[in-house]
Amino acid sequence: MELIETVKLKSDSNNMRRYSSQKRLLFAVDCIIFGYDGQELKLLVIQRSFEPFKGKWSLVGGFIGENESAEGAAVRVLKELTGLDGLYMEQLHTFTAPERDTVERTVSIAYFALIDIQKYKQQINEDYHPAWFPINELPELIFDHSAFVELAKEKLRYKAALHPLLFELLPAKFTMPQLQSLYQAVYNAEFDKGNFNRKLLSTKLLVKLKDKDKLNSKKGAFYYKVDNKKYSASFNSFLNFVPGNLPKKD
Amino acid sequence: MELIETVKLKSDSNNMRRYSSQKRLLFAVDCIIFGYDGQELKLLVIQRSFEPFKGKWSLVGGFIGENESAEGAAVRVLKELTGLDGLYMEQLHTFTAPERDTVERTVSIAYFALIDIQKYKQQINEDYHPAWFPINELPELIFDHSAFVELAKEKLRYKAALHPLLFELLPAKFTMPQLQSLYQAVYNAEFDKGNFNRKLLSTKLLVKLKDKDKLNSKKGAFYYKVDNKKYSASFNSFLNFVPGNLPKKD
DNA sequence: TCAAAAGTGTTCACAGTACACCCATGC
DNA sequence: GCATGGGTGTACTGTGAACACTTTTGA
Repeated sequence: MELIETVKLKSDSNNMRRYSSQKRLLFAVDCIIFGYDGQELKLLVIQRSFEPFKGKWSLVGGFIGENESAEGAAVRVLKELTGLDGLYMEQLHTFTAPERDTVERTVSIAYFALIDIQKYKQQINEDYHPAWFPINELPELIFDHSAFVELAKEKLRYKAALHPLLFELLPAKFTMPQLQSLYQAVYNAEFDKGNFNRKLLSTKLLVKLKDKDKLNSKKGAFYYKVDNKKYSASFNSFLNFVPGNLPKKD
Repeated sequence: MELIETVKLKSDSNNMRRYSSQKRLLFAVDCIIFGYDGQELKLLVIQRSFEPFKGKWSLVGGFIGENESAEGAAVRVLKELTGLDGLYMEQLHTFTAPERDTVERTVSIAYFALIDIQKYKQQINEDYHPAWFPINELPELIFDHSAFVELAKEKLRYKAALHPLLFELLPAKFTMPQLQSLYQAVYNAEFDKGNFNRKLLSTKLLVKLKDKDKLNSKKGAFYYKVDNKKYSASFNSFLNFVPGNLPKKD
């Protein structure tokens, strides 16, 4: 509906900057939003209510504004959709293939975000026609968004093996069986409960609370919460070893 | 010297795409190039021969062309500078802060590359006034390029702990002491040679050759090369455990 | 023969794994 | 009291760390 001005990338006289473009170029962010409902790992997508591709599923995205960074735009887009601030979010990858957007050339900076579904449900913006899909039963997405999601899944698994990332998907209080079930959903694998408990508790990152969740079993399972003081300190030395506690030279 | 056209980001009528920008925007790549000379880990930078910031050190970069992806632009820029194709290269991060470039708004997609310095020396393009600096004695770089380098160093250390990345910095034939010295340079740490040898050989990625390097010691050290058949296969299961060899569910 | 660097062997502590067992509770 | 899921104990295995030791060779 709006004008799209012709964009020209800078063309310079010096050697290094001699490449220019006469093509229009759009500059967008897209968010891969993961959530966990206690059973499955899910992805939040929206349904386009306009042409082209009306009715198709898509990641939430938006264009980057004047005086706004990509991070700023991603935070804004997430806030508009979920009503939530301060979500875990990180830049995933920038997609630049000239023909990736079939309508016109668009560069997309992709972010992935982790959400506690409980919190989210209270503030959802229905304007976007959002829906959660189990991560293994995703619908077709527009453009190359499915590739974004695949990369995001990979990165989530990769990082969660080394850093205490998955707590972002859980409520403030959670039980060990819930935590284990989340890890199992993410890695599509089963873990031994004894070993899982010891491994997670050995990080010293969890604080045992006095009350129990009695909904999911007769005996009830103790709630835990994350020790926020230790959270940032141990972010880089969580499970597997990652450089940071190396023997220093000299 | 060339015209810079006003760029307007798309402004749309629908909810998701209502943000627009009236600002000019440039779209560039910058390369963080690491090399190893047998002693130290080094960074390749160029000296600007034109204003603004003439004489200042900078990463090699360039603008992204019409019908060119960012990867394509990065490959092209690397080729122009080093004469080399097929270098190890990966996207690092995209920098988008509105004020990061003090001249005009520029988005930079940063790539990091690994080079065997021997190969490079034969084909260097002196037009750029390139220079290698030891990684711990870097000069001041223009704009936010120093932050790029810091992030790249972090990522190099992170990935090299898990993947067989550092071989890209060595010649095709290398000795275990050389390899160890490289790891020590990257992590600024000292490793026990016995444990180092066993650890690296346990990856089954190295093939022992029949000849020795006699330049660096009286006894001489056997050369090894990378088993290329196994290289790609083991890229994700090199040293530390990274998801991929998990117990499967069902 | 001695120094220097390559390469091997040995011991120990600890982390990961498999699996058996006990516990608390609702029905 | 018994089935169900939470939680603990234990024995075995493999890996990583520390460090002593042997080998080769040039000077």
